[in-house]
Amino acid sequence: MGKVILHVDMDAFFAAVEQQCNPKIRKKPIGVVGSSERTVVATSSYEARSRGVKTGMTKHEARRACPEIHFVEGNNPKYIDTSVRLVSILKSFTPLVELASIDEAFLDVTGSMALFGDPISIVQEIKRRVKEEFGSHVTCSIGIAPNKLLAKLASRKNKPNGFFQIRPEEVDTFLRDLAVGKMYGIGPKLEKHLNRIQIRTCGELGRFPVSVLKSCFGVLGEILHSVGLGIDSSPVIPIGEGCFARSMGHTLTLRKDETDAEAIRLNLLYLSELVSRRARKSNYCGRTVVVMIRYSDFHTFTRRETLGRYIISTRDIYDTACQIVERVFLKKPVRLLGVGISNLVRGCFQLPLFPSEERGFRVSETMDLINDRFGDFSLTWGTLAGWDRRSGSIPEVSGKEGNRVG
DNA sequence: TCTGGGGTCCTAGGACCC
DNA sequence: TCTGGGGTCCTAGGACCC
Repeated sequence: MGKVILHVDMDAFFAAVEQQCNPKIRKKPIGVVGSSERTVVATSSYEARSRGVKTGMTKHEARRACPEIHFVEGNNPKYIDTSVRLVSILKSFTPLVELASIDEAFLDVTGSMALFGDPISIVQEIKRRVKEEFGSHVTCSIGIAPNKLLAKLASRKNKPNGFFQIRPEEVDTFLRDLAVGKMYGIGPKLEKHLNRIQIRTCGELGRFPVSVLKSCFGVLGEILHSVGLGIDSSPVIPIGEGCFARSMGHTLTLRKDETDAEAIRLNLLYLSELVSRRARKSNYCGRTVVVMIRYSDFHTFTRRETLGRYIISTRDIYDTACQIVERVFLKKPVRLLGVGISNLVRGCFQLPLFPSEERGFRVSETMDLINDRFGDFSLTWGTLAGWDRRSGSIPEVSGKEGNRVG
Protein backbone atom coordinates (compact mmCIF):
# COMPACT_ATOMS: atom_id res chain seq x y z
CA MET A 1 0.00 0.00 0.00
CA GLY A 2 1.20 3.49 -0.79
CA LYS A 3 1.98 6.18 1.69
CA VAL A 4 -0.28 8.94 2.91
CA ILE A 5 1.58 12.21 3.29
CA LEU A 6 0.15 15.47 4.60
CA HIS A 7 1.53 18.92 3.93
CA VAL A 8 0.42 21.44 6.54
CA ASP A 9 0.93 25.02 5.41
CA MET A 10 0.04 27.96 7.62
CA ASP A 11 -1.97 30.68 5.87
CA ALA A 12 -0.28 34.11 5.65
CA PHE A 13 1.58 33.01 8.74
CA PHE A 14 3.23 36.15 10.14
CA ALA A 15 0.22 38.30 9.30
CA ALA A 16 -2.20 35.82 10.86
CA VAL A 17 -0.18 35.65 14.08
CA GLU A 18 -0.20 39.44 14.30
CA GLN A 19 -3.93 39.60 13.72
CA GLN A 20 -4.53 36.98 16.36
CA CYS A 21 -2.46 38.99 18.84
CA ASN A 22 -4.11 42.29 18.09
CA PRO A 23 -7.91 42.35 17.60
CA LYS A 24 -7.70 45.89 16.19
CA ILE A 25 -6.07 44.68 12.99
CA ARG A 26 -8.23 41.62 12.41
CA LYS A 27 -10.07 41.51 9.08
CA LYS A 28 -7.95 44.46 7.96
CA PRO A 29 -5.31 44.70 5.24
CA ILE A 30 -1.96 44.47 7.01
CA GLY A 31 1.61 43.98 5.89
CA VAL A 32 4.36 42.53 8.08
CA VAL A 33 7.55 44.48 7.43
CA GLY A 34 11.00 45.06 8.85
CA SER A 35 12.11 47.95 10.98
CA SER A 36 14.54 49.65 8.65
CA GLU A 37 13.55 52.29 6.17
CA ARG A 38 14.56 50.13 3.26
CA THR A 39 12.21 47.31 4.08
CA VAL A 40 9.72 45.30 2.07
CA VAL A 41 6.54 43.36 2.81
CA ALA A 42 7.40 39.90 4.15
CA THR A 43 3.83 38.66 4.45
CA SER A 44 0.50 40.35 4.00
CA SER A 45 -2.95 39.40 5.22
CA TYR A 46 -5.48 38.03 2.75
CA GLU A 47 -7.37 41.32 3.05
CA ALA A 48 -4.26 43.09 1.72
CA ARG A 49 -3.57 40.46 -0.93
CA SER A 50 -7.03 40.87 -2.39
CA ARG A 51 -6.19 44.53 -2.91
CA GLY A 52 -3.04 43.71 -4.83
CA VAL A 53 -0.39 43.74 -2.10
CA LYS A 54 2.35 41.22 -2.77
CA THR A 55 5.35 39.87 -0.90
CA GLY A 56 8.47 41.83 -1.73
CA MET A 57 6.76 45.16 -2.35
CA THR A 58 8.23 48.21 -0.70
CA LYS A 59 6.00 49.93 1.83
CA HIS A 60 5.52 52.65 -0.72
CA GLU A 61 4.34 50.24 -3.40
CA ALA A 62 2.09 48.41 -0.95
CA ARG A 63 0.50 51.66 0.12
CA ARG A 64 -0.03 52.67 -3.46
CA ALA A 65 -1.84 49.37 -4.09
CA CYS A 66 -3.81 49.59 -0.85
CA PRO A 67 -3.91 53.01 0.85
CA GLU A 68 -5.62 51.61 4.00
CA ILE A 69 -2.85 49.09 4.66
CA HIS A 70 -1.54 48.89 8.21
CA PHE A 71 2.11 47.96 8.63
CA VAL A 72 3.26 45.79 11.52
CA GLU A 73 6.89 45.24 12.40
CA GLY A 74 7.81 41.56 12.34
CA ASN A 75 8.44 39.80 15.64
CA ASN A 76 10.47 36.69 15.07
CA PRO A 77 10.37 35.08 18.56
CA LYS A 78 6.60 35.16 18.36
CA TYR A 79 6.61 33.23 15.08
CA ILE A 80 9.14 30.69 16.34
CA ASP A 81 7.06 30.15 19.45
CA THR A 82 3.98 29.55 17.32
CA SER A 83 5.91 27.17 15.09
CA VAL A 84 7.15 25.18 18.09
CA ARG A 85 3.63 24.80 19.39
CA LEU A 86 2.36 23.79 15.96
CA VAL A 87 4.98 21.05 15.79
CA SER A 88 3.93 19.69 19.14
CA ILE A 89 0.34 19.43 17.90
CA LEU A 90 1.47 17.65 14.74
CA LYS A 91 3.67 15.26 16.68
CA SER A 92 0.64 13.99 18.54
CA PHE A 93 -0.53 12.42 15.25
CA THR A 94 2.73 10.84 14.12
CA PRO A 95 6.41 10.97 15.08
CA LEU A 96 7.14 11.42 11.38
CA VAL A 97 6.93 15.22 11.22
CA GLU A 98 9.36 17.11 9.01
CA LEU A 99 9.57 20.87 9.38
CA ALA A 100 10.06 22.25 5.87
CA SER A 101 10.18 25.90 6.91
CA ILE A 102 9.01 27.96 9.83
CA ASP A 103 5.40 27.71 8.68
CA GLU A 104 5.04 24.36 6.95
CA ALA A 105 5.49 20.70 7.74
CA PHE A 106 5.17 17.27 6.17
CA LEU A 107 3.59 14.39 8.06
CA ASP A 108 3.73 10.74 7.13
CA VAL A 109 0.43 9.47 8.53
CA THR A 110 0.51 6.10 6.78
CA GLY A 111 0.81 4.33 10.10
CA SER A 112 -1.47 6.68 12.03
CA MET A 113 -4.75 5.81 10.38
CA ALA A 114 -5.40 2.78 12.52
CA LEU A 115 -5.48 5.11 15.51
CA PHE A 116 -6.90 8.34 14.08
CA GLY A 117 -9.04 7.22 11.16
CA ASP A 118 -8.90 8.16 7.49
CA PRO A 119 -6.76 11.07 6.25
CA ILE A 120 -9.66 13.50 6.09
CA SER A 121 -10.55 12.82 9.72
CA ILE A 122 -6.91 13.46 10.65
CA VAL A 123 -6.91 16.71 8.69
CA GLN A 124 -10.10 17.89 10.39
CA GLU A 125 -8.70 17.02 13.79
CA ILE A 126 -5.44 18.89 13.08
CA LYS A 127 -7.43 21.95 12.05
CA ARG A 128 -9.55 21.71 15.19
CA ARG A 129 -6.45 21.50 17.38
CA VAL A 130 -4.78 24.44 15.61
CA LYS A 131 -7.87 26.57 16.17
CA GLU A 132 -8.07 25.49 19.80
CA GLU A 133 -4.40 26.31 20.39
CA PHE A 134 -4.03 29.58 18.51
CA GLY A 135 -7.52 30.97 17.98
CA SER A 136 -9.61 31.32 14.88
CA HIS A 137 -7.37 33.81 13.08
CA VAL A 138 -4.43 31.44 12.72
CA THR A 139 -5.35 28.81 10.15
CA CYS A 140 -3.66 26.25 7.98
CA SER A 141 -4.26 24.59 4.64
CA ILE A 142 -3.52 20.91 4.27
CA GLY A 143 -2.69 18.74 1.28
CA ILE A 144 -3.15 14.96 1.30
CA ALA A 145 -1.28 12.90 -1.30
CA PRO A 146 0.84 9.80 -1.86
CA ASN A 147 4.12 11.77 -1.63
CA LYS A 148 5.62 15.08 -0.48
CA LEU A 149 5.73 16.68 -3.91
CA LEU A 150 2.03 16.14 -4.53
CA ALA A 151 1.04 16.96 -0.94
CA LYS A 152 2.73 20.31 -1.35
CA LEU A 153 0.77 21.02 -4.52
CA ALA A 154 -2.45 19.87 -2.86
CA SER A 155 -2.10 22.19 0.14
CA ARG A 156 -2.03 25.20 -2.19
CA LYS A 157 -5.21 24.14 -3.91
CA ASN A 158 -7.73 25.38 -1.36
CA LYS A 159 -6.03 28.21 0.45
CA PRO A 160 -6.75 29.64 2.95
CA ASN A 161 -8.10 27.34 5.63
CA GLY A 162 -8.88 24.51 3.25
CA PHE A 163 -7.69 21.05 2.35
CA PHE A 164 -7.38 18.99 -0.79
CA GLN A 165 -6.69 15.34 -1.42
CA ILE A 166 -4.96 13.81 -4.42
CA ARG A 167 -5.60 10.05 -4.43
CA PRO A 168 -3.11 7.84 -6.27
CA GLU A 169 -5.58 7.22 -9.10
CA GLU A 170 -6.13 10.97 -9.49
CA VAL A 171 -2.50 11.97 -9.95
CA ASP A 172 -2.50 11.89 -13.76
CA THR A 173 -5.63 13.97 -14.01
CA PHE A 174 -4.33 16.45 -11.48
CA LEU A 175 -1.06 16.98 -13.33
CA ARG A 176 -2.39 16.86 -16.88
CA ASP A 177 -3.18 20.55 -17.23
CA LEU A 178 -1.05 21.95 -14.41
CA ALA A 179 1.33 24.62 -15.75
CA VAL A 180 4.95 23.56 -15.25
CA GLY A 181 5.69 26.84 -13.51
CA LYS A 182 3.29 25.86 -10.71
CA MET A 183 5.42 22.83 -9.90
CA TYR A 184 7.70 22.96 -6.90
CA GLY A 185 11.28 23.39 -8.08
CA ILE A 186 10.38 24.91 -11.45
CA GLY A 187 10.97 28.63 -11.24
CA PRO A 188 10.64 31.35 -13.88
CA LYS A 189 13.86 30.51 -15.70
CA LEU A 190 13.18 26.81 -16.03
CA GLU A 191 9.60 27.48 -16.98
CA LYS A 192 10.70 29.73 -19.80
CA HIS A 193 13.19 27.17 -20.99
CA LEU A 194 10.58 24.41 -20.94
CA ASN A 195 8.06 26.59 -22.76
CA ARG A 196 10.61 27.17 -25.48
CA ILE A 197 10.67 23.45 -26.19
CA GLN A 198 6.87 23.38 -26.21
CA ILE A 199 6.41 21.96 -22.70
CA ARG A 200 3.72 23.94 -20.91
CA THR A 201 2.04 21.48 -18.58
CA CYS A 202 3.24 18.80 -16.19
CA GLY A 203 1.37 16.27 -18.35
CA GLU A 204 3.50 17.28 -21.33
CA LEU A 205 6.62 17.22 -19.20
CA GLY A 206 5.92 13.66 -18.02
CA ARG A 207 5.32 12.44 -21.57
CA PHE A 208 8.42 14.12 -22.98
CA PRO A 209 11.26 11.70 -23.86
CA VAL A 210 13.60 11.62 -20.90
CA SER A 211 16.61 11.34 -23.24
CA VAL A 212 15.80 14.73 -24.77
CA LEU A 213 15.28 16.28 -21.33
CA LYS A 214 18.66 14.93 -20.26
CA SER A 215 20.36 16.37 -23.30
CA CYS A 216 18.79 19.77 -22.57
CA PHE A 217 19.15 19.89 -18.80
CA GLY A 218 21.72 17.28 -17.79
CA VAL A 219 20.97 15.46 -14.54
CA LEU A 220 18.15 17.89 -13.94
CA GLY A 221 16.40 16.38 -16.98
CA GLU A 222 15.76 13.15 -15.16
CA ILE A 223 14.39 14.94 -12.12
CA LEU A 224 12.13 17.05 -14.32
CA HIS A 225 10.78 13.91 -15.95
CA SER A 226 9.84 12.35 -12.58
CA VAL A 227 8.41 15.62 -11.37
CA GLY A 228 6.22 15.76 -14.48
CA LEU A 229 4.88 12.33 -13.57
CA GLY A 230 4.34 13.32 -9.94
CA ILE A 231 6.95 10.82 -8.75
CA ASP A 232 8.79 11.63 -5.52
CA SER A 233 10.24 8.95 -3.31
CA SER A 234 11.86 11.27 -0.76
CA PRO A 235 10.94 10.23 2.78
CA VAL A 236 9.57 12.45 5.51
CA ILE A 237 12.62 13.09 7.66
CA PRO A 238 11.58 13.60 11.30
CA ILE A 239 12.78 16.69 13.10
CA GLY A 240 16.21 16.16 14.52
CA GLU A 241 17.23 13.31 12.24
CA GLY A 242 20.03 14.07 9.82
CA CYS A 243 19.20 17.71 10.25
CA PHE A 244 22.26 19.85 10.18
CA ALA A 245 22.99 23.19 8.58
CA ARG A 246 25.25 23.53 5.55
CA SER A 247 25.86 27.22 6.03
CA MET A 248 24.72 30.11 8.14
CA GLY A 249 24.97 33.79 7.53
CA HIS A 250 23.44 37.20 7.87
CA THR A 251 23.00 40.03 5.44
CA LEU A 252 22.12 43.62 6.08
CA THR A 253 20.93 46.34 3.79
CA LEU A 254 22.62 49.45 5.12
CA ARG A 255 20.66 52.51 6.05
CA LYS A 256 22.39 54.40 3.30
CA ASP A 257 24.75 53.37 0.55
CA GLU A 258 28.15 53.39 2.16
CA THR A 259 31.61 54.31 0.93
CA ASP A 260 33.35 54.81 4.26
CA ALA A 261 35.76 51.96 5.01
CA GLU A 262 35.37 52.32 8.77
CA ALA A 263 31.59 52.13 8.57
CA ILE A 264 31.86 49.07 6.37
CA ARG A 265 34.16 47.37 8.88
CA LEU A 266 31.77 48.20 11.68
CA ASN A 267 28.94 46.52 9.83
CA LEU A 268 31.14 43.51 9.12
CA LEU A 269 31.83 43.28 12.85
CA TYR A 270 28.16 43.40 13.66
CA LEU A 271 27.36 40.68 11.10
CA SER A 272 30.31 38.54 12.24
CA GLU A 273 29.03 38.76 15.79
CA LEU A 274 25.56 37.59 14.76
CA VAL A 275 27.00 34.67 12.81
CA SER A 276 29.42 33.71 15.55
CA ARG A 277 26.78 33.87 18.25
CA ARG A 278 24.44 31.63 16.31
CA ALA A 279 27.18 29.16 15.42
CA ARG A 280 28.35 28.95 19.02
CA LYS A 281 24.87 28.43 20.26
CA SER A 282 24.17 25.49 18.00
CA ASN A 283 27.73 24.24 18.38
CA TYR A 284 28.84 24.58 14.78
CA CYS A 285 32.16 25.75 13.49
CA GLY A 286 33.14 26.35 9.90
CA ARG A 287 36.24 26.79 7.80
CA THR A 288 34.92 28.95 4.96
CA VAL A 289 33.96 32.59 5.39
CA VAL A 290 31.72 34.13 2.72
CA VAL A 291 31.22 37.85 2.22
CA MET A 292 28.37 39.15 0.12
CA ILE A 293 28.43 42.65 -1.32
CA ARG A 294 25.71 44.52 -3.14
CA TYR A 295 26.58 47.82 -4.75
CA SER A 296 24.19 50.74 -4.97
CA ASP A 297 23.40 49.68 -8.55
CA PHE A 298 22.30 46.28 -7.20
CA HIS A 299 25.21 44.40 -8.69
CA THR A 300 25.67 41.60 -6.15
CA PHE A 301 28.53 39.16 -5.74
CA THR A 302 30.22 36.91 -3.19
CA ARG A 303 33.83 36.30 -2.25
CA ARG A 304 34.98 33.56 0.07
CA GLU A 305 38.01 32.14 1.75
CA THR A 306 38.56 28.65 3.02
CA LEU A 307 40.91 28.36 5.94
CA GLY A 308 43.04 25.47 7.06
CA ARG A 309 41.24 25.32 10.40
CA TYR A 310 37.75 25.54 11.79
CA ILE A 311 36.74 28.85 13.31
CA ILE A 312 33.84 30.05 15.38
CA SER A 313 34.85 33.25 17.17
CA THR A 314 33.64 36.69 16.16
CA ARG A 315 37.24 37.81 15.88
CA ASP A 316 38.26 35.05 13.47
CA ILE A 317 35.19 35.50 11.30
CA TYR A 318 35.54 39.28 11.32
CA ASP A 319 39.27 39.26 10.51
CA THR A 320 38.73 36.92 7.59
CA ALA A 321 35.77 38.98 6.34
CA CYS A 322 37.88 42.17 6.48
CA GLN A 323 40.69 40.54 4.52
CA ILE A 324 38.22 39.42 1.89
CA VAL A 325 36.76 42.91 1.56
CA GLU A 326 40.21 44.47 1.35
CA ARG A 327 41.02 42.26 -1.61
CA VAL A 328 37.87 43.36 -3.44
CA PHE A 329 38.75 47.05 -3.90
CA LEU A 330 35.22 48.38 -3.64
CA LYS A 331 34.29 50.29 -6.75
CA LYS A 332 30.89 51.70 -5.88
CA PRO A 333 28.88 52.63 -2.79
CA VAL A 334 27.84 49.53 -0.87
CA ARG A 335 24.15 48.90 -0.36
CA LEU A 336 24.24 45.51 1.36
CA LEU A 337 26.79 43.47 3.24
CA GLY A 338 26.60 39.81 4.20
CA VAL A 339 28.83 37.55 6.29
CA GLY A 340 28.43 33.80 6.46
CA ILE A 341 30.26 30.61 7.28
CA SER A 342 30.06 27.30 5.49
CA ASN A 343 31.93 24.01 5.38
CA LEU A 344 30.38 23.44 8.77
CA VAL A 345 31.02 20.67 11.22
CA ARG A 346 29.22 20.09 14.42
CA GLY A 347 30.54 19.92 17.93
CA CYS A 348 34.22 20.22 17.24
CA PHE A 349 34.66 22.47 20.23
CA GLN A 350 32.47 23.31 23.13
CA LEU A 351 33.32 26.94 23.65
CA PRO A 352 32.02 28.87 26.60
CA LEU A 353 28.75 30.62 26.01
CA PHE A 354 28.15 34.25 26.70
CA PRO A 355 27.06 34.98 30.25
CA SER A 356 23.69 36.11 28.97
CA GLU A 357 23.28 32.75 27.31
CA GLU A 358 24.32 30.81 30.39
CA ARG A 359 21.31 32.11 32.19
CA GLY A 360 19.81 29.57 30.02
CA PHE A 361 16.83 29.36 27.87
CA ARG A 362 17.24 25.66 27.18
CA VAL A 363 13.63 25.69 26.20
CA SER A 364 12.91 22.62 24.22
CA GLU A 365 14.55 20.41 21.71
CA THR A 366 12.22 21.65 19.01
CA MET A 367 12.92 25.26 19.81
CA ASP A 368 16.63 24.69 19.42
CA LEU A 369 16.13 22.83 16.21
CA ILE A 370 14.04 25.58 14.71
CA ASN A 371 16.57 28.20 15.73
CA ASP A 372 19.30 26.02 14.44
CA ARG A 373 17.68 25.36 11.13
CA PHE A 374 16.03 28.66 10.32
CA GLY A 375 18.08 30.97 12.46
CA ASP A 376 16.87 32.67 15.59
CA PHE A 377 17.73 35.93 13.90
CA SER A 378 16.48 34.79 10.56
CA LEU A 379 14.64 38.07 10.49
CA THR A 380 16.99 40.52 12.12
CA TRP A 381 14.22 43.03 12.22
CA GLY A 382 14.34 45.29 15.15
CA THR A 383 17.84 44.39 16.16
CA LEU A 384 19.24 47.51 14.61
CA ALA A 385 16.80 49.83 16.26
CA GLY A 386 19.02 50.57 19.22
CA TRP A 387 22.31 50.41 17.47
CA ASP A 388 24.43 53.48 17.67
CA ARG A 389 26.70 53.21 14.70
CA ARG A 390 29.21 55.69 15.99
CA SER A 391 29.89 53.79 19.16
CA GLY A 392 29.71 50.51 17.31
CA SER A 393 28.06 48.77 20.22
CA ILE A 394 26.10 45.65 19.46
CA PRO A 395 22.42 45.78 20.36
CA GLU A 396 20.87 43.18 22.62
CA VAL A 397 18.86 40.83 20.52
CA SER A 398 15.24 40.71 21.52
CA GLY A 399 14.33 38.19 24.18
CA LYS A 400 12.66 34.88 23.57
CA GLU A 401 10.27 34.98 26.45
CA GLY A 402 6.72 36.19 26.13
CA ASN A 403 5.07 37.14 22.90
CA ARG A 404 2.93 34.09 22.79
CA VAL A 405 -0.04 33.83 20.55
CA GLY A 406 -3.47 32.74 21.64
C1' DT B 1 10.97 55.88 0.22
C1' DC B 2 12.87 51.85 -5.66
C1' DT B 3 13.99 46.83 -4.92
C1' DG B 4 14.67 42.21 2.68
C1' DG B 5 16.71 38.19 4.62
C1' DG B 6 17.41 33.17 5.45
C1' DG B 7 18.72 29.15 3.20
C1' DT B 8 19.86 24.67 -0.27
C1' DC B 9 21.67 22.48 -4.23
C1' DC B 10 24.06 22.39 -8.56
C1' DT B 11 27.57 23.57 -12.11
C1' DA B 12 31.66 25.13 -14.42
C1' DG B 13 36.25 26.09 -14.33
C1' DG B 14 40.83 26.38 -12.30
C1' DA B 15 44.65 24.77 -9.24
C1' DC B 16 47.08 21.10 -7.89
C1' DC B 17 48.63 16.34 -7.19
C1' DC B 18 49.60 11.68 -8.77
C1' DT C 1 60.56 21.13 -23.77
C1' DC C 2 55.87 16.36 -25.39
C1' DT C 3 51.54 13.91 -24.18
C1' DG C 4 47.26 12.51 -21.07
C1' DG C 5 43.88 11.19 -17.51
C1' DG C 6 41.81 10.98 -12.91
C1' DG C 7 40.68 12.89 -8.65
C1' DT C 8 40.05 16.42 -5.06
C1' DC C 9 39.47 20.89 -3.39
C1' DC C 10 38.14 25.47 -4.00
C1' DT C 11 35.69 29.58 -5.97
C1' DA C 12 31.91 32.07 -7.99
C1' DG C 13 27.53 32.32 -9.52
C1' DG C 14 22.82 30.89 -10.63
C1' DA C 15 18.26 28.93 -9.75
C1' DC C 16 15.03 28.07 -6.57
C1' DC C 17 12.29 28.19 -2.17
C1' DC C 18 10.19 30.34 2.20
